[in-house]
Amino acid sequence: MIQERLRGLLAEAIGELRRDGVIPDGVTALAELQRPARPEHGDFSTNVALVLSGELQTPPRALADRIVQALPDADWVAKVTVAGPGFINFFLTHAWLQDTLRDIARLRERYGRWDSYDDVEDGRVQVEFVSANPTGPLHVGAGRNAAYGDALARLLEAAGHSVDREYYINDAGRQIDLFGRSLEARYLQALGREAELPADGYAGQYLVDLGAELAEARGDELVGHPEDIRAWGVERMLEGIQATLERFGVLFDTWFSEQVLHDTGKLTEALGRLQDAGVTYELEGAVWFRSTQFGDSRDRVLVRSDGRPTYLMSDTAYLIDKVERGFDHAVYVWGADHHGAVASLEAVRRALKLPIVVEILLYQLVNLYSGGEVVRMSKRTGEIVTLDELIDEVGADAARFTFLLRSLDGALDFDLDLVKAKSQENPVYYVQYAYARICSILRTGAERGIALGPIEEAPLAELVHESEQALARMLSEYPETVLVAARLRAPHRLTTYTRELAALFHAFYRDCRVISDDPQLTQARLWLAETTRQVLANALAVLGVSAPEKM
RNA sequence: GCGCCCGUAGCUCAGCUGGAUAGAGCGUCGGACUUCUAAUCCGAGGGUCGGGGGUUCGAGUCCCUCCGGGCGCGCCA
Repeated sequence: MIQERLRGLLAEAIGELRRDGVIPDGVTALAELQRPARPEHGDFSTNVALVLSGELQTPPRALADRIVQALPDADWVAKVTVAGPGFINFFLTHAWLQDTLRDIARLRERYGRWDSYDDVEDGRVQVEFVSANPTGPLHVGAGRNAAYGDALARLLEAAGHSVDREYYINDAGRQIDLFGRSLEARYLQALGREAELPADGYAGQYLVDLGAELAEARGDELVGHPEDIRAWGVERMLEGIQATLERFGVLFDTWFSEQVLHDTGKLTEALGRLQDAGVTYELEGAVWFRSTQFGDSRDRVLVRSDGRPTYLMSDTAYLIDKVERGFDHAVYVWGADHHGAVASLEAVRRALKLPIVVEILLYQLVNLYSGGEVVRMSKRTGEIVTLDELIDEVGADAARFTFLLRSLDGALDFDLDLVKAKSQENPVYYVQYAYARICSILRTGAERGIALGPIEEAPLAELVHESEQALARMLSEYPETVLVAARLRAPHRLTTYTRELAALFHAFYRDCRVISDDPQLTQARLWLAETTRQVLANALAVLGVSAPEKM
């Protein structure tokens, strides 16, 4: 890549200054390359002189001048200037942008993927996300988790990591119990018998329907078998969740049952390890974890005084299991309301010295608006807007794109009326429209007998218009955008990228007629359009949003 | 009280490990389809980056402090 060649030039210049004694040994010079925001600042710039001047007590501009003088000649560098406080700006010949287009044409869907690099520091990464309790259908809030977790998994893969997607099923404990008893009541009611929903039970309509369905399917044969009723209900809920996620474009490698951890003695085993480590104690009949010793704000209960394990106990066994399955890096996608549990899980990892990186990503909650009012959702009261309903209303693409528009750190306002009524104005259509427009141009070309020839024969040097240059430049930034987005765990950076790329294409379309009387120029512009199409397709694939050829 | 997140244009938000003159969409006003998709484009207007202090050649970005908002602080999950 061009950046590597520029770094090479800089390294040579710095080396020469070292030999001359201008830069003493022991002073490191990190040649940091940037893409200047303004064209008058060149194609690339470096602040190396500014950074060095602080250590050397030399005026930065003078130092920059010395570095520039020491730079070896290169025919692909048109001009080097020193500007501002001491930036060194590189102006390159247009050849490197032509190389970018040829790279894209050659690599196609692999452009911007770093799979081929072996120096993956994170080893096997597991991304665990959604993991909503199977006590009801997924609601809109889970949509943010699903869209984010899935896009993150795709992004990490694009950045070269080996990724497993996992859904942790909370099919043990009090909530599932309550769910089972609620379903039992609805089931009995459906059979015409006297039954009352437990206090705090799940009141949603979906359970009424489920009870009726059970009565229909099995008659009264499950009466008096609450365990079977619960198991049947959980199974049905999971089927529904899985179907919803599939519509949403989200597929998991593993569905991991908490109950299995209980049944196979993993919790007892985990407790034993903590006890062996000497980090537990008993108090008032409960077993506590001395997590304050490992950075937590207070100690936590592992086993209640009635003998039942806490969620932390399960999470500990689960984390150990992740290590045993060979993961080096465990990513958790949690709602911000769980942030209190972050420190205790990290404390577990430290107490047991588990050889795994625990990375917990918290997303701020989704506020759903309807009719200008916040919609309060609660599974127990049954007041929910389901993810399925959202997909019905706006489609999976618009929903995913909307969830991936913003950084995880901010609360997300999802205005149903706005997205329903004005779905044309959703930014996803802006990007998809650019894609469809390119496809249309390529179709028109083909219809007129102007097919895309070999890129080697296209006179890419004729792409000199400002809009063409800006577009090609943006295409060249795609691979590093993927890396930065992956490193920051920020798929929304890719979303932003697609919007900017689409905008630059629309500007190019305005300024430059692709199919014209000039067959040579037409070939060059067709290739610029085609490579833009390819990069849009690649980026949308990482976001899990479709790229339609017609709109 | 303690912890995490947020505060950038009228609204919703981008802004990479600190870089050069802080950006976009929506909304407002005014324009552009006989020609490759007008779900598009062009122009105008709009800012004490919550306030204050500090570090730095350089701060929306880092540190301290205050103000405002959201979430959490159970032998609930």
